Amino acid sequence: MATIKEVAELAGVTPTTVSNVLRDRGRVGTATRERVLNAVAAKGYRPNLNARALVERRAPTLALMLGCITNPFYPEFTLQTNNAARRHGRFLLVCNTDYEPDGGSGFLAEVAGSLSDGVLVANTGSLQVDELKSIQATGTPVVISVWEFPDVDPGIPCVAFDSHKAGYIATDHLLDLGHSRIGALVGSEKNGIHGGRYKGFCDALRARKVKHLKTDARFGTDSYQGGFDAALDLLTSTPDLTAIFVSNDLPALGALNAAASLGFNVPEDLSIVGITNIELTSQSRPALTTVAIPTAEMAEKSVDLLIKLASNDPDAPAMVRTADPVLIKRASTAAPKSRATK
Amino acid sequence: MATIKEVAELAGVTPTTVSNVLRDRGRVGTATRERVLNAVAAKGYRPNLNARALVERRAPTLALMLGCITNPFYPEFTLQTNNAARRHGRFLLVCNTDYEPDGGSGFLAEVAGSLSDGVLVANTGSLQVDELKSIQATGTPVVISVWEFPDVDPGIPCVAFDSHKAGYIATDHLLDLGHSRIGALVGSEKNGIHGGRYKGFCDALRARKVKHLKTDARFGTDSYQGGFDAALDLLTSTPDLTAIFVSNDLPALGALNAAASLGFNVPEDLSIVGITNIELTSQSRPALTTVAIPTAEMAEKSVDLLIKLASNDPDAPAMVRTADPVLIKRASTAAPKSRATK
DNA sequence: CTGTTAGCGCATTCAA
DNA sequence: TTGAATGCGCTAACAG
Repeated sequence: MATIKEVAELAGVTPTTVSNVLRDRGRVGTATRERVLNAVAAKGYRPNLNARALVERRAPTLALMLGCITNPFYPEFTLQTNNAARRHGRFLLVCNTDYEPDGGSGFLAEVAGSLSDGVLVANTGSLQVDELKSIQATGTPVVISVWEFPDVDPGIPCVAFDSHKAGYIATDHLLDLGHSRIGALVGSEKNGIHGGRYKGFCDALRARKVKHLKTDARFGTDSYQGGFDAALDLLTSTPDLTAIFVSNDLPALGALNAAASLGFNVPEDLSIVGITNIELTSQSRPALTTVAIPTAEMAEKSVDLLIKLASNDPDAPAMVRTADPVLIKRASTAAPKSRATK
Repeated sequence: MATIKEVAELAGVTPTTVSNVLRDRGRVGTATRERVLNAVAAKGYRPNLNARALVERRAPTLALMLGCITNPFYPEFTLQTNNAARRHGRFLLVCNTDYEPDGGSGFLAEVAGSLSDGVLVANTGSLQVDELKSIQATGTPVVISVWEFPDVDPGIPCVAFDSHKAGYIATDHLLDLGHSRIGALVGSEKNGIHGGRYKGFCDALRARKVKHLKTDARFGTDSYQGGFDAALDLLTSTPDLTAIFVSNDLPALGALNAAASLGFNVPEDLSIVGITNIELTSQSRPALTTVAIPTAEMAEKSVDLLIKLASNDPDAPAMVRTADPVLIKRASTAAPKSRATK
C-alpha cells in the first residue's frame, strides 16, 4: 500500500496538503489539488483507516452485538443497521455472542475499546446491563437497540418499542375475529424478554373479560423448534383452542407447522398470530398474520443515537421511542369455525 | 480509556513490559507480571487495537463481502466464517454490497486498505474478478469463498465446491425415483453463477438418455419470489412435469409454495429438489429434499486460506476444493404417481 | 528480565 | 495557500 508520504512526494507537496485535499478541507489551490489527485490516482493510494482512527481518536466502525446472525430477525435488523451506519460513513462489525465462550463480554471489551466507535446491542439476553454500563464507563457509547419496555429505563441509552401494545394488538385481532379460547406460546420466561408481549396478551383478554387459563400458556424458547414443540404440546393437551398467540414470528412459524402436522387446518381450525413481521412470515403457507415491529426505524434510530453519543452531543436522549406496532393481516387468522357454523 | 503508559506508570514499569505481559511474550518476572496485571485490572485497561494494528501492520479484522445478509444462505455462512475467524483471533466485518451505490468497489477499497487484514468474497455476482485482482495487487489478500467451478481458476485464491456434481446428484435422485419429465428452475443465466449446477442437471439426464426440452427450463433470479414466479409459469405451461430441479434452495422453497398454490400435492403430484441445504429446508412443509453443499467447510477453509495468504505463507494454494455435495433426502421428493399407479 | 529508542501513517497544531 | 513539527498508542529492535 502506498502511504501519504509517497503520494506527497510524487505530487511535490507535503503530506499535510495531501491530507487536506483528500478530506476536502479547502485551503488548497486548484492546481495543487489537481496534482495531488493525479498522484493519488497514480499510486492507487487509500488512506490507512487505522492510522486515521488513531490520531482522530474515533474509529470508522460501529459494533453490533447480537446472539446469532442465524436467527432470521437479525439479518434484517443487521441490514438496516448497516445501511444506517453507511449513511454516517461507518462500517459495521457484527458480533455473534452466542458462540463466545464468555457470552460476549470479552468480545465487547475488545471491540469497544478501540475498534469501534460505539456498540449497538440487539440482544439483551445474554449480555447483562451491568456489563454494558461498565463498557460505557470506559467512554465507549452503548445503545440498546431493541428494548421492549418503553416504561422501564434500563440505565443505558436505548431505542424502545411498545411490546405490550404489540401483544395487545395481536390479541385484540383474535378477539375481534370472535375467538375466546386462545392459547399463548411465549418465547421466554413469563417475566423474560417477551414478558411485555405476554402482558399485552393478558391485558387484552382481561379488557374483554375473556378468561385466560394457566394451562393454555407455554413458556419456552424463542426459536422455530421451540415454537414447534410447544405448539405440539399445547395442542395435544388442549385441542379445543381456536387460536394461538405467539410472542414472536419464528416460534409462530414453528407452531404453524406443528398445527399442520397434527392435522389442524390453519386458519379454518386454528388461527395463529405472531409478532415482528420478519420476511419469512410472507413466505409460509398460509402466510402468517403478525404484528409488525418498526425494525428499520429501530435500526436507524439506534445508529443515530449512537452517533450522537459518540460525538458527545449533550442532548442525546436516554430513550428513543418508536412508532407503534401495527397489525399485518395475512392468512393464518380467521373467525373460529364454531362461530361461523353457529 | 486508559493507555498503556498510565498502566506502566502505575505498575512502576515501562510500556514495553506491560505490552509483553499482555501478549504473553514471556521475558517477564513473576512478580512484575503480577504487578502489571493488577495495574491493568485497576485501570480497566484494554489495548488500543488500532494502534496495535498500525504498528504490527496487520488488522484484527477480516472482511466478508456478500450481496445481502438477508439472503438466508449468508447468515449461515457468515456465522461459520465468524467462528472460524474468531478461532484465529479475528473479528468479522460484514459488508453488504447490494446497497452500495458503486456495487461495493469503494467499500472493498476502503476496507481492504487497512481496516481488515484480508477480504473474503462470498458473492462473485456484482463484484468483478478484475476488481478483486486490483485489490489483491495492493497487497491485501483476497479469497473467493464460494467458487462453483473447481475446474476453472478464477485467478484469485478460492475455495471451490463441485456445483456440477451437486446438480448431477439432485437430478440422479429424481431419476432414481423414476421421474422422466423433469423441469428445471435456474437462479441465474444459463452460463451464470448457477451454470455448473444446471450443467450437472443436463448431464445427469443425458447419462440416462432422458430428454430435456428447452421449454421445461426457466432461467431467472435466485430468490424466493423468483422461484415462486418461475414455478408458476413453468407449471402452468407444462403441467405434466412430475418433478422440478431447482438450482438453489431459496427459489426451491418458492417453487414449493407455488406448486401448492396451484393445487399440486408435493411430493405426490410433483417432486421438488433444491441445492445447498439451508436451514429453512427443514422447516418447510413438506421439508425440502436438497443436495447439501459443505457450507461450514467452505467458510473454514476460506478463513484458513486467507490467514495463510495474510501471513505470506508460500504454500498457500490457488484453489482449495471441498468435500463433495451430498443428497439430503427429505419429504419433497417421491416416485411419480403415474409410475406408482401403473 | 527490563528499559530505551524509534517509528507505524496520519491529522493537527502553528508558522511561513 | 503551503510546510514543519508533534504526537495519537502501541510494538519491535536492541541495549543493558
